[in-house]
Amino acid sequence: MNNEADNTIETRARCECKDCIIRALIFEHIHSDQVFDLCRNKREAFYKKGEVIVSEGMEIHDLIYVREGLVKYYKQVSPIKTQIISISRAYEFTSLLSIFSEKQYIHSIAAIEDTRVCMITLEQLKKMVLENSRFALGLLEKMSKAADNVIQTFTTINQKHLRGRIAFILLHFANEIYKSETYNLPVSRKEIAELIGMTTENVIRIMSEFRKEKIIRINGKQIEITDIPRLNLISTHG
Amino acid sequence: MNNEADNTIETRARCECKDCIIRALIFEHIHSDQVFDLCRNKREAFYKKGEVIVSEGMEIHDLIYVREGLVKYYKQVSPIKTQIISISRAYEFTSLLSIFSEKQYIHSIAAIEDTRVCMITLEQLKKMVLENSRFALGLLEKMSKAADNVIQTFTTINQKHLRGRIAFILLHFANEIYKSETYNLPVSRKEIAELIGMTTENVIRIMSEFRKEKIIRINGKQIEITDIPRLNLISTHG
DNA sequence: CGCGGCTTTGATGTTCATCAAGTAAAGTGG
DNA sequence: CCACTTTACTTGATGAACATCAAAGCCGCG
Repeated sequence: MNNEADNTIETRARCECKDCIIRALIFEHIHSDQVFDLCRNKREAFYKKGEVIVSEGMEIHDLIYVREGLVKYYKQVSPIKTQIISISRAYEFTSLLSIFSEKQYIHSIAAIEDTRVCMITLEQLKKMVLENSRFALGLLEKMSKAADNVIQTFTTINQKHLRGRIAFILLHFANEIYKSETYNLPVSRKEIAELIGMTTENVIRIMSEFRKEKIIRINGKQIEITDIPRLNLISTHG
Repeated sequence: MNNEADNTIETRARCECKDCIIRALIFEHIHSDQVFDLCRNKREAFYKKGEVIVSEGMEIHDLIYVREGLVKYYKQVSPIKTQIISISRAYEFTSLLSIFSEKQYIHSIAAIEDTRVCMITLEQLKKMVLENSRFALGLLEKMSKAADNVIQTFTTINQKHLRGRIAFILLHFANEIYKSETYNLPVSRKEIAELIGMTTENVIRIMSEFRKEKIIRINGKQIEITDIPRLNLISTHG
């Protein structure tokens, strides 16, 4: 980062990978020349809210990581039913989930907010793993964490009644995603239903109940949680 | 494996790790001297059916892999409710699940059949990762697969009604675990309930229904699936 | 401006958990 | 080895939780 040949420094100054916050997480153990390599080979892409990034069944060519925005991982479980596996934001590595074990995607990914992603090919990624075992260890940690999160969320939600699920997910958006008790829901009521395993009608019904009980305020997509303790209680108890 | 010094060969002949079938899976990319290392440092343990191997909250010191038997991963989700995350047999690496991301176990592991496990410390494992990046890549693949399996099973079961869940799990034991349509259930009715998210009473009720409909025969713990096509239909449809 | 998708509310029916109660099996201590 | 306790299994009846159906208002978009 200091005592390198000038031309290199200059080249790298133009490489945004060097300082990409993502690097600090997954790529913390990367060598300088690997960063350079990465920078030349990575591709960037932008997706508008609603656009599909990858579809179930497509061949996995790349590691796709979210630099900015919000995406959903989902699966068509029947002709009429979709299951959302996870909603994840930048710096989370849900995208690590099956890229090392499957040839084709077993779920789809779509942007639910405007999203910028970077992609590096699996060959490149594997090359980096083979060349740098500290990087490999970092990947193991990230993948472990990502899987734990998904499994943890599943088991938590499964235990709860519908009111508890809604409470949980509203708090999840407030605490984990937006860090604020006021936010614009990035997903439709239908998508919430697909995420926590219930019907759209009941999502709406229960959100209305919460509104009537003065726990939240609703204005279309905008949610304001006015009684956090109460909502916490409903989430943990039920 | 051939052109090594005699003493080494002799030493290794006494090392069962060398030929442990596990090695062929997770440890396929391991160097000979790493095997020797592994062999000296690994510990073996035996657990009788019902014994707890690790408890939620304990510090994670080791990678524990099942050499023989059957174990369940489970979580106490409330004072009165247990959720079984996964039932896994030898050569499956469910044990990889959170060892790289957590300090303490977030679920417990117990033997549901007599089980023999090997343990190597996390330090040793990490050392092996750092020394041998092909091994690291192997671990990434195994962990990815293990996580996929759990998540896949969860989403599959969640979609189904109770009859479908029972059908699914009975077929799962037949196809994946025992490779036979006749087998002794290693788990109680209660544990099946904890695995597929329903009450014990309904597990029994529906198994009785299947018996009356001549889809299975039941004799205590022994199950014989007599109408596989029918059971498949119930599993996939409902 | 009209069509399709999203949202909302109410009424109805199904699925499933809970409760109750009894039998069988399996472990426990004298 | 037998009385005793506990744990697993089983069936039926009831009610609660939830999905489904139906109908209508809303909004964005071609």
